[in-house]
Amino acid sequence: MSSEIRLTPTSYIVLGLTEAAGEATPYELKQVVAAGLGDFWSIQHAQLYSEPERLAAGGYLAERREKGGRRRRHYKLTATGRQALRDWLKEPTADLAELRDPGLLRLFFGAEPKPLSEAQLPVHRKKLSDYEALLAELGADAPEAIRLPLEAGIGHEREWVRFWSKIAK
Amino acid sequence: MSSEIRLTPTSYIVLGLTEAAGEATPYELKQVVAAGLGDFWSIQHAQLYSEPERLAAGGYLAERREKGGRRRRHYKLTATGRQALRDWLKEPTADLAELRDPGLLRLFFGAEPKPLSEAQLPVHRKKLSDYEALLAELGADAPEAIRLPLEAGIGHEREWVRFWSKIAK
DNA sequence: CCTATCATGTAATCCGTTACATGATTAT
DNA sequence: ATAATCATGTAACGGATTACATGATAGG
Repeated sequence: MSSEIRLTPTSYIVLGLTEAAGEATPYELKQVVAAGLGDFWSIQHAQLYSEPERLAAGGYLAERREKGGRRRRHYKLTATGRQALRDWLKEPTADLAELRDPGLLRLFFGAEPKPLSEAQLPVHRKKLSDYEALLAELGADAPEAIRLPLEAGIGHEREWVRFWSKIAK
Repeated sequence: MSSEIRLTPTSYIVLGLTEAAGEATPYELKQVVAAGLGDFWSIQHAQLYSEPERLAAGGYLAERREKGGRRRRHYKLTATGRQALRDWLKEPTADLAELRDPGLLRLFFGAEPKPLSEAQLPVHRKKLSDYEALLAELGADAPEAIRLPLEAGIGHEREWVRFWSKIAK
C-alpha cells in the first residue's frame, strides 16, 4: 500500500525523534520538541498528530493503537522509515537558512531602529543566557549532536545582541 | 465590502514594496524582491500574484487593470493599506526569528559534522562576500533601511562561517 | 470540592509551494 | 527562423496554523 508522500523537514523531525525514542506517542514527541529542538525549529503540536499519520500512510512509521482507555497511538520506524532518515542524514545539504527576522523586516521597510532595538534586546539577551546556562549545565562532555546546535544558537544570539546594541546606543 | 483577511509577513512585504513603488504590478514586485529583500526573506513569485489579490479583497490595495494588451494588474495602497503598514511599522515587535537551518537540523539528529561543513562553508562564504561587496558598493551613505539589514546579514554569515570552519578543521 | 492546568486529540481554514501554461524578446 | 529565455499569469494541492473540544490530574 503506502501512498506516495513528500518528506519535509517536519517529516524528518518526526522520524528522527521517533527513532531516538524507539516508540513514541504524539504527546511524547511534543515533550521532546519542547525540551530543546523547539528552540531553533518549532513545531505546532497539531502537526505532531497529523505528521505521524501521514508518515504511517507513506509506510515510514508503524502505528500501534491502545485497545482500551485513551486509545493512544504509538509510532515506531519501519525499515523504510529508518532508511529514509539515514539517507537524509547522509546528504550533506548546501541549503541555507534564511534570516526571516520580524524586526529586520520592519527595519527594511523603514521602522524606527531605536524602539525596535529596545524590544528586541531583552528577549535576545534572555535567550542567550538560557543557552549559555544550558551549555554550562551539560558540560564539555555533551554529545556533539546537542552541543554543536547549542553553540550555533549561542553564536547567533550573541550576534543579535551585538547588532541591536549598536542600534540602541 | 472588503472581507476580513489576516495580515501575514507576506502581506506587509507586499504593502511595503507597493508603497515604495507608488504603484506596481506583481512582476515589478518580483523584481524588487529579487534585488535585495529576497536575500533574507524570500517569496515565491506566485504569491506576488495571489497576495495582492487577497489584499485588494480586504480593502488594503486598489487594483487597476489594463484595458488592452496584457491586461496587467497594477496595485496601489488604499488609505486602509497605508494605515495598516504604518501600524505594523510602529509596533516594536519582540518576536524572534528561528534558526531553522537545514544543516543544523541534521547535526541535531546525528549527521556527520565534517561533510556537512564542507557543503555549507562555500555557500556561506559566497553569500558573505556578496553581501560585503554590496555594502562596499552602497557606501557609508546608504539609507539605514538598507544598510542595517545588510549588516545584520553580514554578521550572521560571518557567524556561520566561523561555526562551520571550526568543525571543518 | 472546585477550578485551573495538563494531556490528548480532531476539524477547518488558509497560506505557500509546485506545477502548468503561454505570449514576448533576445540570441544564434 | 528557431531556440532559448524572460515575462506574466493561473490552478491545484497540501502542509501548517488556528480553533475547537474533552478527559485527567493536581492544587487550593
